[in-house]
Amino acid sequence: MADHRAGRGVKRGELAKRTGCHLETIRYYESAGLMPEPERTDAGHRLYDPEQERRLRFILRARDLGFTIGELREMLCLADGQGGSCRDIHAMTSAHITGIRRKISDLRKLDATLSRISKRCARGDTPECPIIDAFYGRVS
Amino acid sequence: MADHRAGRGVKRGELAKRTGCHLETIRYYESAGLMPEPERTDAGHRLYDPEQERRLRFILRARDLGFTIGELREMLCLADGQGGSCRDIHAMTSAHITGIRRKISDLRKLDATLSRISKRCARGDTPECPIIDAFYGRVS
DNA sequence: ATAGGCCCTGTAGTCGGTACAGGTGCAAGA
DNA sequence: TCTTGCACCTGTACCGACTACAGGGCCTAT
Repeated sequence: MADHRAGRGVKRGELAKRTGCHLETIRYYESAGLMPEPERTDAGHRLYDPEQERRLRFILRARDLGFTIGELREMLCLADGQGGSCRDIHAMTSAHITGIRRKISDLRKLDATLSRISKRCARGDTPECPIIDAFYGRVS
Repeated sequence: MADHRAGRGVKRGELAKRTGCHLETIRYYESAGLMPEPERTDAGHRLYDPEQERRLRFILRARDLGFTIGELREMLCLADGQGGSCRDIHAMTSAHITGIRRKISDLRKLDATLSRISKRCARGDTPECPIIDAFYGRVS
């Protein structure tokens, strides 16, 4: 083992494998300011310590929960203790939940409309179709 | 009126105003192959006839209903009578409805998870926050 | 010696638009 | 007649959240 720092962390590929994150996404999160610039081996390879692995898992979990990169940046800033309080985090989360509920409501309306339109369709062999007509506004 | 073709249609700005579509979006739909290349005035300005206006409304309605540009291209191809049947349209719409329902289901799970996590939060003044802890995986 | 594998960098492509720079033509007001 | 302003033209860059790939470097094993 040529590099004396190699014992101190894992490289990008290993981190990706451990977290299930795409290899390139880690580099993207670094450029996006979510992940810190990690230490490097003599060959210039990134070395991640357990704290950085936890941070990546945090990011992945929050992304899974639908937070945007911008929200994450803000949240990580608060989590890092840069002047934020538990109250602030709660406010962000509440706003996010509100957004999710609005999306659900929109999609339900979509579902209802499309289902209604689709039900009129006879699934015939002709090109004439009541769904198309509905999109053209020729029927309600 | 210098242009003898001007009576035959409306220009891009007018079409945008009529349909509520963003001016540039019309050009984008043309480049995306959804809208046909319209006639031009002598000055090179696009001129849309009523049929093209109907087509744009079709596109906007379908986009509103969550269809992607790719799906729309396919649907318009069928609507134009290029070998598709009513049955095909119905199949596409059904697939789309299925997708919407899956999205709704995903978002409901998100809502439940976030609401559960958020409820634990005391909204305190300290940086310590159970929401952050949950994201870090330190609690369920 | 060389082949393979991992890593590095920078850049381009995806989707569905939006925005803007720089240019043209046309009509109305001073 | 000049000029001001508007609508339109083209091409290109930007957004978010990645993903993919070209063209290298370095290390290990055979």
